[in-house]
Amino acid sequence: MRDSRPAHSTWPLDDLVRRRLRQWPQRPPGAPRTQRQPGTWLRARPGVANFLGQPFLKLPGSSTFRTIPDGLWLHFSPDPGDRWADILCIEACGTVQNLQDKRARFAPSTSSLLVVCPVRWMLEPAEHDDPTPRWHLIRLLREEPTEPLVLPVRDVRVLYGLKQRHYESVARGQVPQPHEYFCPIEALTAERGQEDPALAALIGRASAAANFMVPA
DNA sequence: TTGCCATGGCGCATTCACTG
DNA sequence: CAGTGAATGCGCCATGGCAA
Repeated sequence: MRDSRPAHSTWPLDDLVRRRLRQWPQRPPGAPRTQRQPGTWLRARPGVANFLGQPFLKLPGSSTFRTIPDGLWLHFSPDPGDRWADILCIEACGTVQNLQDKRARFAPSTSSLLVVCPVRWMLEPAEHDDPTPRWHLIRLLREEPTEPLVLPVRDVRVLYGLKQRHYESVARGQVPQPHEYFCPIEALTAERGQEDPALAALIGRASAAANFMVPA
């Protein structure tokens, strides 16, 4: 557990980001509330402290090459007969190499991306002050699960946090893919970053609901 | 000379599989 | 079932080429 390292040593960038993201709510800040996109939001990563038993991303037929984002929010469908999940990933990229690796992982593909929710994670409550287990909040499950919930990913959105120099470079010359969003890393490492209106606005646009007109 | 960028490769933490 | 080494995921360092 890297969280137990001595206080005098330097924290890796992504460690700091994960510590901040733990303070974020179950619903991503800025995620629109609309009847057209019903479902349940849950924060899958980072968890309380343990790495074990947290949701992750994988490809069908392979137990390797799984992806473990710094931040992962899941939006579950409400219909037990039509199971899927939308995902919002947050990746802190301290180097260009790291950014290239992450962009490749989330690039559009002809294969299906899956999200795996371990049983242990679904049996645990989402909040300290509410004993309701996650599987009960995920409305597409009618009974307590006894095996991992594997869902196809319907929609992918990724927010990359970049160091200032890299952020400027990307903003100046790169054309983001439709699922890609960028912010300076300070927006993620800041205390109470979940209350930043600019960040909430950006995440608000990282939603399928944001692509529809709101009639007056 | 200096700074930027692309490539190859390595270290660390964690998890898994195997052995006795 | 504990101990140990291999496997896996992730971050980013070291290096060299190139342009300002």
